[in-house]
Amino acid sequence: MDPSTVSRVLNGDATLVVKDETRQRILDAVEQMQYVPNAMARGLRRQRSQMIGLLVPDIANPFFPQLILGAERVFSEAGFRLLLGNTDEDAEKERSYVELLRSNVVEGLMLATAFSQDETVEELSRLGVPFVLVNRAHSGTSNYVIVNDRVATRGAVEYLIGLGHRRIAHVSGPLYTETGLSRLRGYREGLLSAQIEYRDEYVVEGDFKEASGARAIERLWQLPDPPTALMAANDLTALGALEACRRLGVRVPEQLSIIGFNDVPFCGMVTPSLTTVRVPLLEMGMASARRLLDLLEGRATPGTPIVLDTELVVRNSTVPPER
Amino acid sequence: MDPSTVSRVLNGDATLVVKDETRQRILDAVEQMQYVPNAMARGLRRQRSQMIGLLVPDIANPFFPQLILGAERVFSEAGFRLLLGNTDEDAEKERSYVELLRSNVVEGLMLATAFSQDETVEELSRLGVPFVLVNRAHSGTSNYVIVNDRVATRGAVEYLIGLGHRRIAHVSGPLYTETGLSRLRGYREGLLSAQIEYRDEYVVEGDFKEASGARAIERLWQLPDPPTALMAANDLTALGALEACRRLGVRVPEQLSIIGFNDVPFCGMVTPSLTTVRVPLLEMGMASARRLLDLLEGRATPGTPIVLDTELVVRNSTVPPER
DNA sequence: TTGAAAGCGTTACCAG
DNA sequence: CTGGTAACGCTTTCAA
Repeated sequence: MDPSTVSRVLNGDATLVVKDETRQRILDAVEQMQYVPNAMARGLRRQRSQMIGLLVPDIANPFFPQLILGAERVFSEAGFRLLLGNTDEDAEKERSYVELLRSNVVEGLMLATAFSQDETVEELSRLGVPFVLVNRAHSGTSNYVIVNDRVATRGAVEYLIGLGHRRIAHVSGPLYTETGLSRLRGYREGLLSAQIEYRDEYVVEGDFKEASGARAIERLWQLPDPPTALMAANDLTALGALEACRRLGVRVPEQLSIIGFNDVPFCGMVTPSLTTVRVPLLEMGMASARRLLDLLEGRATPGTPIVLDTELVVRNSTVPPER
Repeated sequence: MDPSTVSRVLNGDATLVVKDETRQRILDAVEQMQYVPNAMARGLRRQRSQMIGLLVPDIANPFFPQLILGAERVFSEAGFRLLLGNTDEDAEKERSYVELLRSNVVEGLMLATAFSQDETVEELSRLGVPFVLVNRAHSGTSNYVIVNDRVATRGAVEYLIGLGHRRIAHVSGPLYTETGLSRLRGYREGLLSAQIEYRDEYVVEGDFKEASGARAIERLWQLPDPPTALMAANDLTALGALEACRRLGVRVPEQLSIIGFNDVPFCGMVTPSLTTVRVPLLEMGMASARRLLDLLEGRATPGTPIVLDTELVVRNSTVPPER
């Protein structure tokens, strides 16, 4: 009944070198006194915390819950706990969460913060610690999970063109993010593929938030020849645009077709329901978690980023142009 | 430069008994070698993990992100980290998260799981550990944060009556939850206050999910004299009802007024936008977190539950009955 | 004002 | 097969 023996029993030592009777006696005692090992002591000894940190810029953004759900599922399956950090896109908070890694609170980090400084990524790389980027490409690592934003956006724009649209506008994401840039590129490629001239005044830089969609509509609708379709950088932006249209009396989709990106849960619920590019959020969370686990367990990884497939979900916000 | 001295400096020992020069020397060294204390060792020594666990049944449910946001805000402010657990309403998972407390991974638990077994609450009480219930009353503790479901529901029903409705139906929550029961009581009280007879066939037991709203509509619309208004137990249920109405060709609000509960983010975005009872989700998360911190820090608590105010948000899903 | 030493609760190694 | 013991990295008490 020495502590070391108890430890052996409780950890199901691979080389089952414990006599059955002793084992049973210990198990009984454990049961009887409701003994649960102290995780900090165990962690200290083993140098493992069995926790991973997941950083998101804003949990309330409908993009993230699904992602978190997927990650949690994979991690809890693997015996890891999830420490959730909301960074509010604040560099300071982000730093404080990176400290978690240095202080051994977590064994790895999952960053779903598109706005986070390159600095953070570089520090993580320098430290040589396990981390994975979600929905964000970065040249400093191959551990990220994304969709092909460029191709998906291009496909969506081509769909609009197929409907007969020629005057297609774009509210972009922030152009200092890979995601924002890639989607802008896809938009341009889409136009190009149909020999449609790129017009500067049809592109409004946004920030993935609702307000920027509204702002874009206000701007675009003052143009002498406003667009007949809008490719938004994401659903939130598309939603903001939709609301602005309602406010300004612009009929959607008759006067303006709108496409979003991500297919967050509300897309099917607004009126008109939103045509959008579906991003497999749950899968993205799971794939990221798996990659991180591979890193953690020292398993060989493909050494290449994971690129998930998207799908254009056609709903009611897109129709052929009126004229 | 003994570890103990370093510890003193780093912990800003209240009785600042460290010579300035030594302090500076240590600070410099810490800076230079990027030293970060090991949290598990510290935790083991101090018997504190500075972490709290937050259990939710389903992060993807729009009710929770705001709640989590509020909690995270308060906790991180107080130097606590948030461990997030998704229980999937699975008793087994719930148990496993309770173990976190026994193994000293977390210092306290915040339970936002309406479906969780009483058993869990009782065990927690028995263990005498700090925990708080969110959006759920329980006789075994005074540490919970709720809204007055009964009164709020009653108010919403009275609003419908004020519009002229007499045939008012209710899709309830699960009747084995306090929340579900209280709202049903509120519904009955509302009818009573206007001398409207309670009709069994107007009440459909649901489970707070979309499908139960749809089921209710299907059932109610077969009645010889269908209701002119529906008080749903929550927004998700109301949404399910709304969709079923669309499917069955029931015009909302003309033929059927609908009221939800919670005011989750999508309420203003559906068509027609949903009249609902606003629950201050962010505040609920923050209040729960604060109460848990009080418990943790051994501060005196009021010893009474916290009841937050609701507000009826009138939108476009409610109008006077057609006839 | 600082150093030395004990101990937090485990696990892992070495004896027996 | 099992018991003793050291060590994980820190904080805290006691002594100097």
